[in-house]
Amino acid sequence: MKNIIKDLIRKSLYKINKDKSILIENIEVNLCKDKKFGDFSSNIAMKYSNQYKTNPKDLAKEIIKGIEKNENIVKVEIAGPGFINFFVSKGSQFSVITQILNEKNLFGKNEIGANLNVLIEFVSANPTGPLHVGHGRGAAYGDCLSNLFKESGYNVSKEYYVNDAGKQIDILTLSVLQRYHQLIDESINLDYEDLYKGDYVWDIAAEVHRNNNTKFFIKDLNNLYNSDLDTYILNVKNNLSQEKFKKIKSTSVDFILDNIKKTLNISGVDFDSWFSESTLVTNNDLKDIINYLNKNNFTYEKDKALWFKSMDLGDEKDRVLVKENKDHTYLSTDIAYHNNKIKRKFDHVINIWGADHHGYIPRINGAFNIFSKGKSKLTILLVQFANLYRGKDKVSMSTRSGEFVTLEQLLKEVGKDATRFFYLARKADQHMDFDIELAKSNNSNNPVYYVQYAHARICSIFKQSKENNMDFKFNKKFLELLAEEEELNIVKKLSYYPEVIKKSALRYEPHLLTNYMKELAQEIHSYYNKSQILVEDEELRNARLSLIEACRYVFLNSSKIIGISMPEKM
RNA sequence: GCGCCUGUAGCUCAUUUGGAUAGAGCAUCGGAUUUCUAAUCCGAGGGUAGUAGGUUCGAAUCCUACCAGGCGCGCCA
Repeated sequence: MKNIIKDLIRKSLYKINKDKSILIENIEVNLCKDKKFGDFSSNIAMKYSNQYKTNPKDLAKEIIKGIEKNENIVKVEIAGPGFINFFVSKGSQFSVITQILNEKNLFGKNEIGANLNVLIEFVSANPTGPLHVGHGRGAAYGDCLSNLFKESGYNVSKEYYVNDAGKQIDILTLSVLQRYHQLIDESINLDYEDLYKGDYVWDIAAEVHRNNNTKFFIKDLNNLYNSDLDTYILNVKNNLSQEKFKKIKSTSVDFILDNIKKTLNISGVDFDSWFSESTLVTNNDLKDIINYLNKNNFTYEKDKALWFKSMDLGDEKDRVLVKENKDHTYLSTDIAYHNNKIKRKFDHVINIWGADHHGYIPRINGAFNIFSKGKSKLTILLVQFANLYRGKDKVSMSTRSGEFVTLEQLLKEVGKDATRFFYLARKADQHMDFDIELAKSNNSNNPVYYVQYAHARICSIFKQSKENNMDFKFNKKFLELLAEEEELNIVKKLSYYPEVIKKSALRYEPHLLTNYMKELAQEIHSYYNKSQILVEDEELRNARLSLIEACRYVFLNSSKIIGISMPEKM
């Protein structure tokens, strides 16, 4: 309908002045909030009155004069400072019900991403501990975005980048070794700063011990200690042997990854691929990009380290790729990783990061452009951390100290549906406060129940209709009988649905969809309280059933995208 | 100090990328079930959109300055 109106305006404008014709993309038509302004309105006259050297109202009059007759449009009028308001015929409004009942699960799909491959990388938490509530937000966001892209026709691959190389993992390994030693000999006291202290470290140590007994025991572990962590790690590696250290390392990483996968599974998030950082080192991808950068003058040596000239690419300073001790930095493998993404020929590469990584964007963007040469587009989306509260007390979150609420705990306390909906109900780049007490103590406060209840009510009506031999029969002609204000509101809302999907996908904003669901639910609850659906009049009854059946499909389709269940009974 | 993000009702957030009278939920107060589920509905109160300027037909939205908060500024990841 919107497009029909846009086209009518375009044609009218063309009549007025052929030379200055305006592209259809520049014509805005919006749904009206207030029905006294009609169904759709356009601001075109106000926007372009300057260009046409006239005032908005006169231009609006001219445009209206030139608008062709159309069976769907009942009335066109000027209002306010120059809005052109369109009143649409009932029949054309109700056609969306027929459309939904025909398309069913396909209603809302669009093709803006047809033939485009998109890679969306998210969560990618270091395998040094369980996922916490911050990761949960990124997980829900990335997963929902993927669904929105799929609904919009893209080929989507979801990937988790596993940082299984580097210093943090060595520190984890060391932490496990310490606990392992303490398990064997309680008199050993090895509580050093900078090591991971969560209970899960004990669990890993116990598993190592169960499977290997004292195989990894170092008698004088205490003597290997050095306040410089790198030295300490090196000492342990040399004493234990590189191979044994690696064994503990992979056991630890596997243990934690299993736990992460389990938690994601509970969240309803699954990945198409798990990309291991260490493979970039073993398969020469890392060497290749460093050679390439060297050859093409993107690097230099200083203080025995190799530097990346990221300043030339918009970063605030240059960054180290290879450290003085010849270890590679996280950045260097990350560049190799992004080059790998480009080699896999994705049209669009999307990264979802925690907002604390925002300073990292310029250097990755710069590197990405070097390798993609315009063939692939990179978008980095930031997710703000969720501040967790227990009542009024802010819960401090530190992976190191082990004092944090895990995502698994949150899911257990609040439930998958509520957790996902809550995470997605606000803009990703907005800070959010999550009060566990509130979420726990009063479930009805949670909007997800409100939406689910609306759906359950619809299902209940259909159940009732069958029990009373009032089986639903669809007939397009009956729709004309819908005349209640609530019915018209709902129909309008339904026609807006495909646009919400498009908009949420293009703007990376799933909260638009959760908002929409809340609004539709609200319309339905109002309607339900005001009007009886299962009335004696068979035609009116079926018209009303058609309407709520259409709503039911929209709830089903949208809940699938958000990743929550839609129970038929509550 | 520099950079990025944010500031909307007592609280948590929206506001369809610049539109018409800034809206919901929670909380407070008052109403609604002999009728499809009261996890619901209807109504009331509650606002200098951080502050001050600017841009234009029109600003919560864009620009500038200031104020407040968050994050970042490693040869950590």
